[in-house]
Amino acid sequence: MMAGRKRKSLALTGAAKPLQVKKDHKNPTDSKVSPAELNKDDLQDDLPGDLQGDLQHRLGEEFFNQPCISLAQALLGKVLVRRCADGTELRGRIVETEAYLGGEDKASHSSGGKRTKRNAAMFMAPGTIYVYSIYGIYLCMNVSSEGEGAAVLLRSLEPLQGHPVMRQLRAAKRKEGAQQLKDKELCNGPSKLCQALNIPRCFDCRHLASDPEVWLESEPNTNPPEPQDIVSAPRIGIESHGEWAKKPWRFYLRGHPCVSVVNKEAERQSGNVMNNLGPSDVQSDTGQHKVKRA
DNA sequence: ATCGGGATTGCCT
DNA sequence: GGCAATCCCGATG
Repeated sequence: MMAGRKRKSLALTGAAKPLQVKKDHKNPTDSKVSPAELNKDDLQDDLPGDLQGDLQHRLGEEFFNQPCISLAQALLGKVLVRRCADGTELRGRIVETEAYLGGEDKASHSSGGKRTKRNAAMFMAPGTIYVYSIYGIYLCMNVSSEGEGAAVLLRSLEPLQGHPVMRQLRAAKRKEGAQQLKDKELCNGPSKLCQALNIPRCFDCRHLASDPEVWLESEPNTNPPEPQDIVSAPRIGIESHGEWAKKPWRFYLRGHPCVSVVNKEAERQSGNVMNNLGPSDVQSDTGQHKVKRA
């Protein structure tokens, strides 16, 4: 199956390696793109033929059917693809996630098994998209996992394809005349990535394994990140939830420039992601168990 | 019917 | 690093 395929380590996971796309991938220099050029620039025929063929690697239902924390880590390095109405495809590599369990996880929208119209997608089949609005003005995108009410929040992407469109979408709601966003600023936050990839609220409850407009891919010839390349840190923006705010269930690629918030303390403590996760965290995260702390 | 807060962001000092 | 923006959802009466 894999025989004959040259395996290549994941680009960009090393701290020393800055934003750098595949060598044979034309990285559009989009610093001065006029609106008229946008469509032409972002059609997928911009990609070399071989790469274009290789990118047909949609992840199926089975990928999503794993425990929440496990899925949160497995999503790192995977590519989120958004096919727009005009055929333009936007791509971004996932570099930061957070696991939100059901049940006991007080920070989760599904805490205590609470099920509402808003969070219904969290209880649907693994791979279902959960989009919710926050602060009245922003959206966040999650992927449901195995486990009652559990889902993974996508926090940051490394833009791979469609930079000009992403920049246009992101600039639309920013102050006129503001400095142009750098590539690494296009998708480095949960609501930023929804803007940049044009993920609307109506994508809520759709499924990543079957939707024609949005899906996930594995990068061909690319290994998943090594455990030591994954940092685990407390989740962001949930300070009010006491003990549960301390759970190290945010995961990101060490040294990656597109991570939204770097946690140096967590990076010191965890040379390896497993150091931070208690055994019970790793084995079972359905929220049914008691998490023991040393 | 009303009220309070939020898994964030961008601009300001 | 602080804080306003902004509105929908869910809880309560």
